[in-house]
Amino acid sequence: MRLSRYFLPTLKENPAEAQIVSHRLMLRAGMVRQSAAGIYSWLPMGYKVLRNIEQVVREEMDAAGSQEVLMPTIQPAELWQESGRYDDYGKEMLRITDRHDRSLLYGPTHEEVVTDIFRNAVKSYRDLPINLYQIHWKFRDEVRPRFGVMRGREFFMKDNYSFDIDAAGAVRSYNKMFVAYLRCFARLGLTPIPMRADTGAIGGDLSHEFIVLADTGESAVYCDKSWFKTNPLDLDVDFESDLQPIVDEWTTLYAATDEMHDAADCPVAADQLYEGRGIEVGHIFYFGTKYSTAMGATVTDSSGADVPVEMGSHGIGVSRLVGAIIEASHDESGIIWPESIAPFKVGLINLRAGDDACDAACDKLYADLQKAGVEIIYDDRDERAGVKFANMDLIGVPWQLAVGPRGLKNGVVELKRRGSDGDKEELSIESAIARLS
RNA sequence: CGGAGCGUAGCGCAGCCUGGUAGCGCACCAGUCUGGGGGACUGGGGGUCGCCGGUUCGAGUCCGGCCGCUCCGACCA
Repeated sequence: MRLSRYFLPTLKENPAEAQIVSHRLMLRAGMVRQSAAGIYSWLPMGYKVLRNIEQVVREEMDAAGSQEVLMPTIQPAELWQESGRYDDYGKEMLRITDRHDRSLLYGPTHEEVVTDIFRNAVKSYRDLPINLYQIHWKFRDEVRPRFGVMRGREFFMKDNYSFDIDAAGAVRSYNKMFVAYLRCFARLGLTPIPMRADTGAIGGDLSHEFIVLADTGESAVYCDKSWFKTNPLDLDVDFESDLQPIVDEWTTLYAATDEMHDAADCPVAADQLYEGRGIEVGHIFYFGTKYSTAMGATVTDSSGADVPVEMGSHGIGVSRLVGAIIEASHDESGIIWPESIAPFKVGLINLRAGDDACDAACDKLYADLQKAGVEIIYDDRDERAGVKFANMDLIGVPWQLAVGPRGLKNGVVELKRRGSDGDKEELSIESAIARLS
């Protein structure tokens, strides 16, 4: 993509409405624009990142054996009346009336819809387990949206729902999600810390929140400092095997959110305890038969008896992750994207657009890297070098490739890793292509 | 939902107290010089001062109401 043709409305100054760094950078880097409180439009580069994150999540869900579906954003009120949540959910649920005066709602979550699908289609324990996921928009009419996309009203979310014949099966499904989440967040360049969560209003037995540490996180968290040395990608995972040992291992180290932490009863020594703030990026939940009982989602078990199905639901805040990743990975100049989700891998900077040698070298680099399948943004604008570097730093492209008359005289271009404190490597055009392909 | 603050050009802000033809910086357009970390000069364009009403000869400025946004608290993926 040529920057001269790319819709990337960057800002030099911080918009007054943005208080935290991820929000400021997302606005300044031209990723999003606010449409109303907590409701955002995603511009080309922001949308690219959102889709890249979505794809990582999708791959990990598929790997864990979940199947992708797409449910409606608008749901009939009747399903929620059946489950009993229509009255319980309160004002956070956006309620709508259609032209026939029927009550609808914009889904804040999808337990009712998926349970309805399940009960109409599945009758036998032999069809279990089933695990369905979707990635799309939800709406919760938060009283106070804030922190940009991290606490929006409309948000993009992966949610999935597991159905099992008994509690043992449900725990197996739960464990699969637990491990898939660890892998997923690690692939996004984050260090996820699963924390035992309060099961709250939904009730239930087993629940973990996946927290990413960040100074601007909205909840206080406490954990063993040894968490910083963990890396889930070192795990060799077979989702068909017994995952309990992995889950046990990853729940041994102490980690607790504010409401679960008791300073007087904390097993970690003071100097080994990290106290900080965190962002919740995922939540897994086993809640048993709450919805299946209320909504009559039963299957016939091997003895011929009809039993309510055991369910769990699990969420990842995909749009929130965009903000969370920026919170975890930026410097004073801008965003530093992990390569796994970067909108572009390479930012090509023509330091003297209009100079024949520079143009020719850039054209070659641009064409060859594109041919090699490398996502590249080429700053071909007639701007000063400083403007281009500042812009490239701001949008966070992992590799900056600078081409100028000075270097070309010696047959070299300069390669810099974003976030590496300005260490530039000089290399020939050919080796640059080889390095980045 | 309680408390507070703010709405003036695309962005950041001044002007309001003390009413009298709407300003600054950045961005944008044209041109000249420049050219390796947000460059300089010259000349331009862009505003129903959030909305409605009131006071006044006259309202961005004073008064009332409404809307929107932000912050703190309570609540949440």
